[in-house]
Amino acid sequence: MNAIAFNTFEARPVILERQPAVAESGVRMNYARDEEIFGEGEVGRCVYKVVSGAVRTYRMLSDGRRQIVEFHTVGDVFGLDGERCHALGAEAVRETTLQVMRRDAFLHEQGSEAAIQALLKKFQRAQAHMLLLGRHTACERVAAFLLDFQERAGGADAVDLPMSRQDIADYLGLTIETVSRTFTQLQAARQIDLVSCRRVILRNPAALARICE
Amino acid sequence: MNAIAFNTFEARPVILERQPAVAESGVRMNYARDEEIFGEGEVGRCVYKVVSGAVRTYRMLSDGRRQIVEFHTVGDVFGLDGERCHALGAEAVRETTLQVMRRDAFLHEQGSEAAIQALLKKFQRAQAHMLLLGRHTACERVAAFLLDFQERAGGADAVDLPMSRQDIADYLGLTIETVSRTFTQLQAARQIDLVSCRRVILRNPAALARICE
DNA sequence: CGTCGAGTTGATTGTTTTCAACTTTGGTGG
DNA sequence: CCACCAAAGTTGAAAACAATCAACTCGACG
Repeated sequence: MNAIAFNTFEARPVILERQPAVAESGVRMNYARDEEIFGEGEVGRCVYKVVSGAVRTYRMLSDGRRQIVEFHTVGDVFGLDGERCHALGAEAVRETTLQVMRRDAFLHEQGSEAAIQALLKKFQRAQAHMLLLGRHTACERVAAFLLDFQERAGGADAVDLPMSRQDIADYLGLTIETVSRTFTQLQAARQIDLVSCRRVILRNPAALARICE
Repeated sequence: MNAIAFNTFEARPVILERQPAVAESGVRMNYARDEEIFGEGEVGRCVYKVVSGAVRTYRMLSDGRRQIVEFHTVGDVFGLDGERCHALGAEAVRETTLQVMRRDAFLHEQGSEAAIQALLKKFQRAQAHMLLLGRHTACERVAAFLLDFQERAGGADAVDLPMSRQDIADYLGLTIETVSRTFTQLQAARQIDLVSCRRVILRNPAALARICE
């Protein structure tokens, strides 16, 4: 319902202004792989909820390094970074459907309680990611990453990663080569199986959890 | 006003329960250097605002590594981590006075707007710290750290650091030796002056900013 | 079947950690 | 006031880890 295809960013706010500011409603929008949802520094009045697919929020550094701040999967809310402008950029990791709400509608009309809970959750996730980046080895980071996505996928041992090695590297603060090598190591240690480069089977989640401590 | 000395943690909730849940009010409490404000996993119903001094929030890993998540200086609010329990521990970096409020009073009665703004700010700080830890050299981290504390101190070139080298190391995800070496390097490069190990003069803040990009 | 992009593997380099010794600082008591 | 002591900080040398540069493989797609 309300699935609106669009191409240019400029069209979006106009469409949204016409929408009723009802609690759980909002427009649904579809994004292609690598399509920009909003840019860094862009003025944003919207909050997004992932209906299907996956989204990365990131920050570019002047020398070209990219830090992926968070991956958002089904059910996650994003777009609350920055007060009037988005501090982060957001792109679809693959084909993605989002539910878009006006930001003030989300923060106030929907009840501040929900907004506070959403913010607390995001804050805690940011802290968890910070702890991961702090002083952990490549192996610990990759293991934690895999367990995170296993949990998001409902706990099954087969995990489908929607993102590329480069995305993973930029999320974990490593290089693509180090991520690749670590996957290979974990496979050699019989803790994972790489069915394909996007599909991982966790053969020994307990051992992975032990790596993360 | 309301300055209550205390020694045991057990006494605190009792005292607080008797306090009126008024907006900007709250009990003031004093803490000695290294004194625990709340522990990791502890049930907490309070939110804290720094009146004077400095606080570190941290998380211990099973192998003894410690990640300092944030330093809180005058005016900062902390204690919102975790929903019922504190996800982080908090300790006074030095002699510190805090204003303590009941958490629900802060989140609701004071107006959800203030709580949302506080949470957004904390969220954004957490993200900034994450970016710093992601893929930055020791030099970039230390430079960013110094500029952060210069800004907190009001922008003067002389910065007094309330915390030890170990605190800085655990905040930046480095070892104490690397932090020390980096300070020495920056001094050799004439970008800082180490008057004493806790007192730094930024001789060339612009150069430091350039290091951070 | 060939091409292009993504991913893997190898060799080397560079940075940070580790381990160890040394120096400075701050507090205490003679 | 000085000497002593413990804690904090600095410096050095060696080792470990991840980054870089480069070659190679794999897989999707025309």
